[in-house]
Amino acid sequence: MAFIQVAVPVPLRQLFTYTHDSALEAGVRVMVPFGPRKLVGVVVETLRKSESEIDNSNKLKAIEMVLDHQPIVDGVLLKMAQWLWQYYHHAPGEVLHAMLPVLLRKGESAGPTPQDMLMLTDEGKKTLSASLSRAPKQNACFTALTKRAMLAIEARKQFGAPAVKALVEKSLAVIKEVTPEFKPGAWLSTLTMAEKPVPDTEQSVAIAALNRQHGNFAVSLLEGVTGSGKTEVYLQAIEPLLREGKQVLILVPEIGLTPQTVSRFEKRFGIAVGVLHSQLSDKDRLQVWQRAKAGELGIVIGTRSAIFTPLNNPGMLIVDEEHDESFKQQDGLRYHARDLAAMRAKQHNIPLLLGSATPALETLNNALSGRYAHLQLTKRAGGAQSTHQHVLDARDQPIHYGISQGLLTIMRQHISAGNQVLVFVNRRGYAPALLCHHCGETVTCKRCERPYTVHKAQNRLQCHHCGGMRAMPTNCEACHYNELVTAGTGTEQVEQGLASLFPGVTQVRIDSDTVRGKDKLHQTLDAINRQEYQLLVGTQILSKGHHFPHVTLVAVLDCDGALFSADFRAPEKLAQLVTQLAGRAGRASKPGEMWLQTHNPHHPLLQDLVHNGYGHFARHALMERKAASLPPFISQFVIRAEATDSSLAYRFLQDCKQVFTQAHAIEISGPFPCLIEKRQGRFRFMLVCSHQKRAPLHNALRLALPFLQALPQATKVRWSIDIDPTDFS
DNA sequence: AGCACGCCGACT
DNA sequence: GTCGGCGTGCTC
Repeated sequence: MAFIQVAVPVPLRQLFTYTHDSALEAGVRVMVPFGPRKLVGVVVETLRKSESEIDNSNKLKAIEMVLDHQPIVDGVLLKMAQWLWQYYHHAPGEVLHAMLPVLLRKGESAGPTPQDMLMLTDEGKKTLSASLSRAPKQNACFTALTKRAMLAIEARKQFGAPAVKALVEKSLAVIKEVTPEFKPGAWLSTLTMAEKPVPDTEQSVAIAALNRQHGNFAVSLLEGVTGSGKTEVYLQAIEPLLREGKQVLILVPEIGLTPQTVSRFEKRFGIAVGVLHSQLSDKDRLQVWQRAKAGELGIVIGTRSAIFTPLNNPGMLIVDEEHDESFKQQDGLRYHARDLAAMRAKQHNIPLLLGSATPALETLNNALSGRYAHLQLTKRAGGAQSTHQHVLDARDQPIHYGISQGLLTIMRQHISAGNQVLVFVNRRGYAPALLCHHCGETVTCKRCERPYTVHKAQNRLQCHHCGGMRAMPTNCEACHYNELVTAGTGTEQVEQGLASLFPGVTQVRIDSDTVRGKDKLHQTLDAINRQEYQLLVGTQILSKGHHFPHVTLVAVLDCDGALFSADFRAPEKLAQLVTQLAGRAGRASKPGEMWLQTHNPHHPLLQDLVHNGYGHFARHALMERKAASLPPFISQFVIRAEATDSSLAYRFLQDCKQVFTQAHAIEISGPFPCLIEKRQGRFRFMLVCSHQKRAPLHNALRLALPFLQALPQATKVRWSIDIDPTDFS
């Protein structure tokens, strides 16, 4: 009789012990009885203990079924799982659940799934293609099949369904279900090296440094200004690894995953690239997972959760645009894929490469302190000039639709020169508030107690916190006066304003309201680069991944919000956004300029950013963080609590604070309301806990957790722990 | 998280 | 008399 520790998918911070007649390998899935239900769990270890050493061993249940012959979670991934549930103080079962493709969570077979293959029949093999000379599509398909069998869906896509059907009806071909065999290193047979550009001096230095790291754990920050050729460094750094049959996993931000990025890798190496993103079907996701695990894919590119992709023979991990916020999961298991990548690279004993034009302060600090290798690319390829940045003083100027007179003059110059102008607004909708001209009362969402955003095109109000909609009111709810006016400016209003300020100039708005879905976004961006529009208005979306070679002016309408935010990371985020935007405009022959409109033109952060660039700004910001004892110089975690009854959530956090102050010497501030105080009818509070050193902080939390769980409100309040928080909303 | 058990209100 | 509301408690 063996005792097996199983991670069961429930939000409980513990493993469950089951019995089985023999030992089981860690990483194997099992079906177990759990209360009245049956759940799919993952074996974590077989205890090397006898019956007498286990308390109440008579009460243990037996494993119902073993689902895998081979472990589906390998040693390194299991180590990652353990690290995750310890570091993020999360339930083991939920961690392993989050790491697996949906179909495997449900208990589906992990082996390759049979697929419809189109192949020639014996009769077909004897037939000459000449007999099909009057049916070119069928002929082409037939010729392809003489070389090798094809996936039926592939054949239909390539030659058309009727051609395939005809061949089958003529008994020349047949469709059979075949279970594919994955071969490790299968891609080596098609691996080719397309012609590559000669790297400049800085790129060569970086590539050489990365080549020396092969086969060892090392983290490098590749700090390269936009257009300096970071991707080329990735390509040349992984080339020798691919030749050796090693796999490379590349993480990219949520919106940054463009078909162009993928095809650049495919074209260079002539191999299929596994792609993982949020809108993939469960079946496709499992397929990529299986092929990567079997070692059939040389390159896997994906967003945050791709860090969990199993690899047969890993050679390097890359995190592109490592500063991007989408690498941190913001609900459930709140892991940071960049930190997890470092952990994984260490386990595999392979290098990790972090690339960004605007590195996160955490990463930059590690590079400056020597923990990470620091590789820099300071020159734009082809000697292109970087966009010149200026501060625009909007004080005492007339402002039309959020645009000051001075900015308008600059815009006119660029427009009449026939160039494109990009106007960045960080708010979608028409206006961030609607208020009464008589009594000043704002129209607010009852559930969130926040002003509604005005969406004029739909003639509706939308709450940007809960998504709630309502019709546009005509009268003030407080005084019934019938003159309601908008306050502030959103993309919709800027778009409308620009239409009247620049009549006849073609214009397009890019925000999550106008570009629903990836395809629409890519179509719009292509149209922009074909110069179908001269004026572009949009939000954050514009700062990710795309280049606008015809844009010569970037106007940022409101910087003031970020300068005085309660979130200490707001200036860093603004600086990254502005720098990314600046890097996307202009080209070698037409350098661009950027104007930051503000009512605080002398603000030191803005001045530093504009005159000395992100690199200088970030180094200075790090010094300020150190002086103020803020991350990354201290360690933090946040306990968040929300409830419909505000006092319940507040009291829970007060009691949490008590637990800590009684037993542990960590610094606690709060409870205070979250930056978004109320969301979906729930009041939200947080407790910020910090300490100079990570270990004592985590220790305190580990010891306190059982007491927190036992607090009277713990079952009535929705609460969660956020380790190394990046967002205080 | 589920799911069962349990103890009080408006219905055939 | 019962259907069903969701509070409380447990899950190897």
